Amino acid sequence: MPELPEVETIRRELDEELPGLEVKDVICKDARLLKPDPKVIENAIIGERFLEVDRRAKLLAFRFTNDVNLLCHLRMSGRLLFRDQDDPEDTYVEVKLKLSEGKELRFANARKFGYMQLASDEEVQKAFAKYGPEPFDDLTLEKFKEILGGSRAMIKNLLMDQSKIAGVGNIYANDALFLAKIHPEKSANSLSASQQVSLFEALKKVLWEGLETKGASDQWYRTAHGEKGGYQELFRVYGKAGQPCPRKDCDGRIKRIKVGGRGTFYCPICQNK
DNA sequence: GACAACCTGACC
DNA sequence: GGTCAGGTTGTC
Repeated sequence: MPELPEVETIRRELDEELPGLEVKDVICKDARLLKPDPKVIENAIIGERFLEVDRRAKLLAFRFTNDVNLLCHLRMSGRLLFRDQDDPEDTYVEVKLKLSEGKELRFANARKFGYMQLASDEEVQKAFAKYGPEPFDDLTLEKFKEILGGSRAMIKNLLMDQSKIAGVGNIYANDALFLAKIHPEKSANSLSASQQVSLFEALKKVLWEGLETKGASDQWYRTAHGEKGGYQELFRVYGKAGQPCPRKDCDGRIKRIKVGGRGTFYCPICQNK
């Protein structure tokens, strides 16, 4: 589900709420979501207090004291909900961390692809180090050009390669390529200098809009307070197969193809190879 | 690069 | 019954 704007929205909200709260209990319905296993996690985090919530790419890290951390990846359908213990139950909750002050952190996961994993400080650093530059932090135009120039991969696949650029997923990749008028199957190193600049700006623009609107709630995604984001209202081409190209001066219709096994949407007229 | 796998739900 | 789904990882 969630890409950089969604995960960062959740991180910000949880980082407002969790620090200082203590883990009182761990309730787990499906042991597969807790790695290495629920017992080990219980032993490690019960009695610990949250220090802060970190993020790198789409991976969240809950930091505690004593070299204890909980990595959390939402994958396609994960939700992290900060709730009061008296709030109504949420659907698909597989793991619940009961916290002090009557609070709860609920990990819902319809498809059960997501996970929480115990990690030392060093393991967190290691996990974080696998990722490419963060678009809002250290991804400069110069660096972006270098990444594109060094790869013959199809540009859409490259944008979504977490080891090259952190946090970009299917929605924002599609929309950024549309804004930059670049065909998703064009090989990365064949972009002209001006296309590189357009794509760099388009990528920052869509990710920024995603953040501003607290993410895209196409289906599963909710903020940590259980609310929908707003970026789905701004989708340019994502999910819009058959609809007219949003550019007023273009007669194209949005086409859906598969690129790297993922649904890919583009305008065959204004996005050239 | 293509494809399958992980697992379940939503939609046609 | 079939197809699709915001992601990642491993195999050919």
